[in-house]
Formats: sequence, structure tokens, C-alpha cells
Amino acid sequence: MSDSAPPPQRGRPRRPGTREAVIQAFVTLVGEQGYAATSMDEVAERAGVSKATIYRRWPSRDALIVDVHRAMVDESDARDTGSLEGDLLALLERIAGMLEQTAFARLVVASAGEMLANPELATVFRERVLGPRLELIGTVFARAIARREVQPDVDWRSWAYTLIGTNIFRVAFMGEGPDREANRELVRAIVRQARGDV
Amino acid sequence: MSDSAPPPQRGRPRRPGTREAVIQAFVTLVGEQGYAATSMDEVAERAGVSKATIYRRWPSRDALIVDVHRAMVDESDARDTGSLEGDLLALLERIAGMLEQTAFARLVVASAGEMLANPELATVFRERVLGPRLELIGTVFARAIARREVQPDVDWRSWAYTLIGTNIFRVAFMGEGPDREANRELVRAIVRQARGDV
DNA sequence: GATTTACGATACTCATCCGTCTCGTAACTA
DNA sequence: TAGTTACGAGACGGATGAGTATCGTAAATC
Repeated sequence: MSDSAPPPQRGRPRRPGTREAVIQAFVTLVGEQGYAATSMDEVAERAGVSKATIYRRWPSRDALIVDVHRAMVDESDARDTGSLEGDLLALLERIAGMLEQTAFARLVVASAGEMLANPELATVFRERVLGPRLELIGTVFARAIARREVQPDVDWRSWAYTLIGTNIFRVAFMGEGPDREANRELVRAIVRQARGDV
Repeated sequence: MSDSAPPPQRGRPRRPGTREAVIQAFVTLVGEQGYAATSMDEVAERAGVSKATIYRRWPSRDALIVDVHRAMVDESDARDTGSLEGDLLALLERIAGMLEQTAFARLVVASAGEMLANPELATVFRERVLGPRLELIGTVFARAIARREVQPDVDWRSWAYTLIGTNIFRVAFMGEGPDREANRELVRAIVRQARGDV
């Protein structure tokens, strides 16, 4: 169930763009106030849509929340720059770019807190929002392994946690902007360690 | 205003331990369900206390939330093991220990999400929960500087974000336990980079 | 034009929950 | 013993918000 009841074929067609407008409004409001303070009436108003229209597409608030996260996939792939360091920097650049849109950064923390109350959200959040970003880092490491730049048994997942966790912590917990220079240092440290240089 | 109205001197004295019981109950419940789903009635029941008793000590739910975080200081100091690597490992060991108490880890994320809705909580959370842990890492780096193990201009704060962010991400976002071996690798990577070894 | 479905506006129901209040009782001081 | 304050139990008021229902209108198909 992606979002809506099946759109029928007779009668007035659904206004296009409504789905996006609602999701956008929800993300913005949650980023501003958190989940608890964001009501469906507010979402409707911000989206310029009536509440009935929302409930015609999503059966409940929870379903909307889950669907919001389904819409947050990152389809782009990991560009090959020829080195692990270059690849990681390119990826982090993109992640930092997303976290610079504070709405996104705030949504991430708000959702993390909300996972406790909504197990289905927990699943979707990990699979759709966090998972793909981790996988990108995995891809980059796989290339580095193929290139014999690092050992095949490198614990890339932990390095991925470090790269993403650092940025989320800085932006969402400490309320600062992403720090490009710190990210460069971090990538250098990781690459150096992963290559096992003495 | 630490928590309560001043305890008067005549009449039946307040039952000792109530404050701790309430805070403990609150932390546990928030860890299980998140903030929104945790009601004062539930807190009272879990603490084995009546709601009136709670409101005799805290003027509102928000005040209790803030006070809970005031109670989360970590008073211990950073033991000197003689090397940056040893110091950081000892610190991380302690942080990992706290995060192993899942109630604590969950509270951290829940609170992070709640910061959006409660600015006073944001301040207390940063000053009392995150701040002291960051400062410990700062202390350890200061020692390393004094020892000429690292350059005086080392960006220790970013490394602190990395150390804490990685662990919070793993435990709270991904729902895994702390990973001692990964932490050791991480510390090695950081120390190596901070020392500026070629 | 008749039918069907979408839409905005808005009223409405029902549940939840914060914070207050009452009351009967317990523990302490004077 | 009298006065004072804490306590548990539970009722209560008031606000908020999710989800439903109604109604007049708009945009499509047949």
C-alpha cells in the first residue's frame, strides 16, 4: 500500500501534486515543531488542501507518516572518482548537502524519536531513509576492495555508521551546520585506517 | 528551580525517594514508548505514587521533563591512562556502558526529537547530558596536547562528535548494541590522524 | 445533460490527557 | 490533643486533536 486507495477512472480526477504538497507540508511542520505538535489540520492548511482530501488518500495519520518516509529515498548512485577517499568525500558532500536543508535534518531526529512509538515507522525509516545511504557507502567500499585499496574483510558498516552518525550528531543534536573541513579530516582518518597503513 | 516547591518544615514530611522513583519511571516509560505516548497517569502508576504527589513537586509535565535531564549529569572524571588512545578507550568504554542500558540510549533519541517542541529542554539536554560527555573528551585531548602527543590546534570537538555520534547512531538509530571492537578501530583511526603521523 | 468522483469548508463525535480538586487518612510538630 | 502537611484514590473540567460526515460546487465520463 503505497499511499492512496486506488484512484478510480470515472468522475472528477484527483488534482495532481496534492500528494507532494501534503508530504512537503508534513515534513516542514515536523521539522519546525516535532511530531506531537503537528496536527492534521495544520498539515492541511499548510498544504493548501482540505482535511477530507488528505483522508481520501491516507487512511490515518500514522499511514501518512510512514508514507512520508517512503518518499525519502535517494535514488542517485555513488560516483566513481577512482579512489576511496574521493568517493567518500563525494558521498559526504551529498549527505551534508541534504543535512543543510534543516527540514531534513530535523525530520531525521524527530523520526528517530518517533520510532519508539511506531514500529512500522521504525522499519520504513531504516529501510528507506538510512538503509540506502548506508548502502551507498557499502558500494564505495566494495569498489575499494575490488581495487585492492583495502582488505576484503574491512568493517565498512562501522565506518558508515561513523560517517553518518558524526554528521547527524553535529547537525541534529548540536544544531550546527555540517562541517566540510571536519568531514575531510574524518575521511582521511578512515581511509588511512581502512587501508591498514603502518 | 531544581524541581520542587520548598519543602516546609511542619506537618508530615515528604516521603524520601519519591523524586528518584518518578524520574526513574519517566525515563523508563519514555524509553519504551517515546514522549507523546507517556502520560502523567502512567508515570504516577509506574512510580507507585499518586498524580497529586507528582504535581506537588513539579508544576507541569514540561518542568518534569526538564528536571529529568538535569538529573542525568555524569560526575565522573576522565582517568589518565598515560596515552590518548588509552584515555579515549576508557571513556568510550563508559559511554558504551551507558548506552547498553537501552533506557538511556532511547531517552537520548527521544529527547533529541523533543527538542524541537521544547526549547528549554534543548538547552538542558545540551548542557547537562551532551555537554559533560563532550567536555570529558576535551579533557583527554587537553592532556594529549600537554604531553605533546598531538598538535595544540587539534579539532578535538569534531573528534568528540565522531566518537559520540557513531555510538548513538549505532545504538539508537540502528537498534544494535555498542560494538567494542569497532570503537577500538575508530579510536586508533582518530589517534593516528590527530597525531598527524605520516 | 446525467452521473460520478474530487474538492474545500466546516461542524461534529469521541477519546485522550493535563492539571485541579476533594476526601479520608497518615505522619509529624507544638 | 490540635494543627499542619503529605499521601493515595479518584472524580472532574477543559483543551486538543484524530477521524467522520455534510453540503455545495467543480471537473471529468457516458
